[in-house]
Amino acid sequence: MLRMSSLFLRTLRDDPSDAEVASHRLLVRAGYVRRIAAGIYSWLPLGYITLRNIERVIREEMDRAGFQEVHFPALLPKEPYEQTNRWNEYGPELFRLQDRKGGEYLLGPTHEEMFTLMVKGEYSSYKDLPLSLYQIQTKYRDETRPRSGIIRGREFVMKDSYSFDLDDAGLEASYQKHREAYIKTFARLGLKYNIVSAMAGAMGGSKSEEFLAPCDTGEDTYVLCEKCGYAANVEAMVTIVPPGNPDGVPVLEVLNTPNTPTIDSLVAVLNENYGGGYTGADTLKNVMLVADTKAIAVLVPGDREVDLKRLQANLSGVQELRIFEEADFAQYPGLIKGYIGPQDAAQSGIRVLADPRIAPGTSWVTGANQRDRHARFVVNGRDFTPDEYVECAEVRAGDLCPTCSEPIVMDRAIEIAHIFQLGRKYAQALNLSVLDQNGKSQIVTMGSYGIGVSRAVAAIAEQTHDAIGLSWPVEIAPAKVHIVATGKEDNPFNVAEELANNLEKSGITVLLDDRRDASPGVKFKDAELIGIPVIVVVGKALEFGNVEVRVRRSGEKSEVSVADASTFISNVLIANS
RNA sequence: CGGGGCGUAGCGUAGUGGCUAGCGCGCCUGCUUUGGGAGCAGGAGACCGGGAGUUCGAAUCUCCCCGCCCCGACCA
Repeated sequence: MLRMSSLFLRTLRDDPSDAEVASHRLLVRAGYVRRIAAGIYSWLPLGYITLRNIERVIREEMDRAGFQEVHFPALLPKEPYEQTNRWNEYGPELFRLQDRKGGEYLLGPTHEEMFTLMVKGEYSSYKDLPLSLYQIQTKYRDETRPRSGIIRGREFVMKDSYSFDLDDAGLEASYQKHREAYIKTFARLGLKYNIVSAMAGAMGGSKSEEFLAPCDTGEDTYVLCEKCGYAANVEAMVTIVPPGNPDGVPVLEVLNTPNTPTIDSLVAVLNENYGGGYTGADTLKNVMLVADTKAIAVLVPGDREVDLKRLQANLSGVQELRIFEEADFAQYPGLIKGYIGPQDAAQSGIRVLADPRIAPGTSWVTGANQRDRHARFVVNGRDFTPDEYVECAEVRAGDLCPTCSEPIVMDRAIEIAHIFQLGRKYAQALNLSVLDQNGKSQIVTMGSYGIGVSRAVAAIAEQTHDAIGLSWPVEIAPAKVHIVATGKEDNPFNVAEELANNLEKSGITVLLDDRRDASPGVKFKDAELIGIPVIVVVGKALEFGNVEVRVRRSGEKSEVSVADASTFISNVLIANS
């Protein structure tokens, strides 16, 4: 039993000045966490209990699925990470340090190497597979900008699992098993989420999905089709390719379009001088970028911007992308800013990437590569040919769903889990192989499955808080019942004490506010701020032999007799789980 | 790393060259109070982020450094 009289807790009346998002603000005010440095937090008793409750739920579901828990150090030697080249690839985000002898170490940002080597050390036969191992460990990433309190820290707790299989079918099965275990886990954690298709990203691998918990303060934007349920990270959103019909399109015509360096100014001139009905969507924007020192041209419809994140996510092997600057234009005198078209790209040797909307056979108005000139009836496949199609135009609410063609909506969310099929990248690099039925050596294929554990505390706080405080789901609340004793007589305190004991005996955890010196107002405010799901007030109603039972989330209040209180409360808890 | 904001007691803050750095919350003592962040009285707590400088005099002005927050870039 937790007692307010002795609990290591000081709630704050004012919002801390360095906290912006609700989860951060409330977790600090309610005395769950304290900031130590940017993106680094300490957990106080209430917060630590909550964090461990989340760990417990995750652990139970992982174990139930047959995965086995192991534990690795956070402090790791660099050698395995050199073998996979991540000592270099991970860049400045990796916390690196030296021991007294000058040996180089890192604080693990993720543990693929360790898991792979652990399995390699023990197993060497296909008969040992499939295998899934997991750990719950503190991870370290020197984020360029930690933000939003607990949501993006430099030190955080993560559950990561890895599956090991002989072949693709096995990997798919392990992947589905994890996916199902995650669905059960998040249901128990009381999180609302969407499973969206995602990019495998720099980790390599193929299939990848994210579990995104919708909330305004989330960092990820995703699209959702309310009709068919299609959901995708904006980076992974697939565009419907429009039909192209080049038949009957007149030959390319160069137009005189003075002072039209922008799409808006171009559309105005087109409508004035060259027939009406033109919109930005009829024009083709030729955006010049530099991809790792090489100039590239990117084609998108004139009414859309290039989404650099999407482009980068869909371009393999490009580390750095930036837009053209004056100095870059100076190196390509053939490129006239505001009047660029893809027609001459082949001879200039610049690689041309096109958004799928710029489909073969479609006809566009675009730059004529001469100052104050544009060209119309520019047909893809006839007048220019992109080197490659890549998803790169910005995604908008109302764009059409790739599976059912209904308009999609967009929302923000916190990424609470990411699962993907890693494939053989790490097994290959570290030579994890087993003998198959024919005695032949086979590289193992792996899956990787992470849950942000400390982040889940914040995500749940974000989704469940209200104007007056936190409001935890029953399963993870630091206690299930918060009993407030009021008044100056001994009686309410004795009754509260007895009720608390009864509940604890039946396995219901209690936070008892047994402070004799705090006013009722203070106790109520604290209870609401702390956010335990059921608040029981032992005070005035005792006159009639009753206590008051309040449901934190709904605000619903009932009076029940002291004798019936335990039973009533456990029913309320069940009803609210 | 670019842009913006900020650093004064545990928390929130006032104080733009001049007495002993002010207030609220919290904390301690006493009395009163006990159903919505109580009242009165007394008290403790601040190398004003750090360093250097300007000045008779610096929380306040100048320079450098450090740290924190927000937007962007970045981010299994």
